[in-house]
Amino acid sequence: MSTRVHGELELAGFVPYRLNRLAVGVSNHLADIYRERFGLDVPEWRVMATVGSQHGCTAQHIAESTRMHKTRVSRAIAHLEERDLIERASSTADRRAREVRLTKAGRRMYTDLVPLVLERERELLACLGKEPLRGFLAGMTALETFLGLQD
Amino acid sequence: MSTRVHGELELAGFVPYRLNRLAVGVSNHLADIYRERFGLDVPEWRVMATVGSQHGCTAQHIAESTRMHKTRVSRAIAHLEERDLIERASSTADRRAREVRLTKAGRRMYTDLVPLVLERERELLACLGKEPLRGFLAGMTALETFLGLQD
DNA sequence: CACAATTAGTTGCGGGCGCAACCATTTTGG
DNA sequence: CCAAAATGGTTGCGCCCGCAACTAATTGTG
Repeated sequence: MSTRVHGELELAGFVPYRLNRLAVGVSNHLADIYRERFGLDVPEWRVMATVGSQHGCTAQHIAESTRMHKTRVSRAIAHLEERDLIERASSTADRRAREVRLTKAGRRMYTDLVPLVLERERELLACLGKEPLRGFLAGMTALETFLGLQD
Repeated sequence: MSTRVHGELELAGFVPYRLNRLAVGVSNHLADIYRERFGLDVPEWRVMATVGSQHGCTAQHIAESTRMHKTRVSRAIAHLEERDLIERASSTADRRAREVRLTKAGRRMYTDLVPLVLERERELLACLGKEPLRGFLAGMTALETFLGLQD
């Protein structure tokens, strides 16, 4: 571990900075797939992932489970609807909410996309050994808990 | 580790997503200090940290060592100069570049700020045990290497 | 039952960011 | 030695984001 002189800071070894850089790096690594090949940006990808793994969900639900701001979700949904990847039905008992669903084309994209993305994740994590991976994930979980980010 | 059904994805357990959320969380945790108490945003904080730990450096150098886009650096420097926290001298042999330095006030902020930030980092990492911390950092390093983010 | 408070979702606005283009200077190489 | 390429840095532009304000529908309360 890096030694650190009191009162001096070197950004390169500073964990919050490294963590941010790493998250950006991993995100870009993934974006190669969903952006270049499917024309999705991050919010759109997250909406696709969320809608695809459930049957009918509301924008509200998407916002909660992705932790994105509701306006970001609203705009992502609008884009995806324009591209006919998802559709909305103002069906339920609550006539404020609108049920969001994948269209045929959206479902097709989802089933093409998800395995590629999961493979990328697997391939990324493979650069850690099995045991170190466990340690790394445990660390992430502990930090998440400490910061109150759980589930 | 979470079991994962082939072809299905749950965002909450997806490492790239978790990593991004964690980085944002950690960043906000720190921002409490440098934003609320010192009125700095992320790019400004990074510039302060970089300039403060070296004696005279160029915008180019800051951009490289923080991995920020040069326009982002340029604008952060402009803001900090307006607030008289840093100053620029178009000194060196190369008359395109300008040497960036902390002013008296900037130096004062730096020496107040850095210990607080380092303390926050220490306090954050303390929620991992000593051994798990080592594992977590090793994991980060491995991922950085894999993605070519080194130093 | 009516009226206030809440909730789902959208939109105008201001701010920050990256891209590309630009200016000024320095380096390269013919 | 000069023209072309490269480099440090700034700026105009368009895009995305979050905040706050808004509409519409629902729930709670007297």
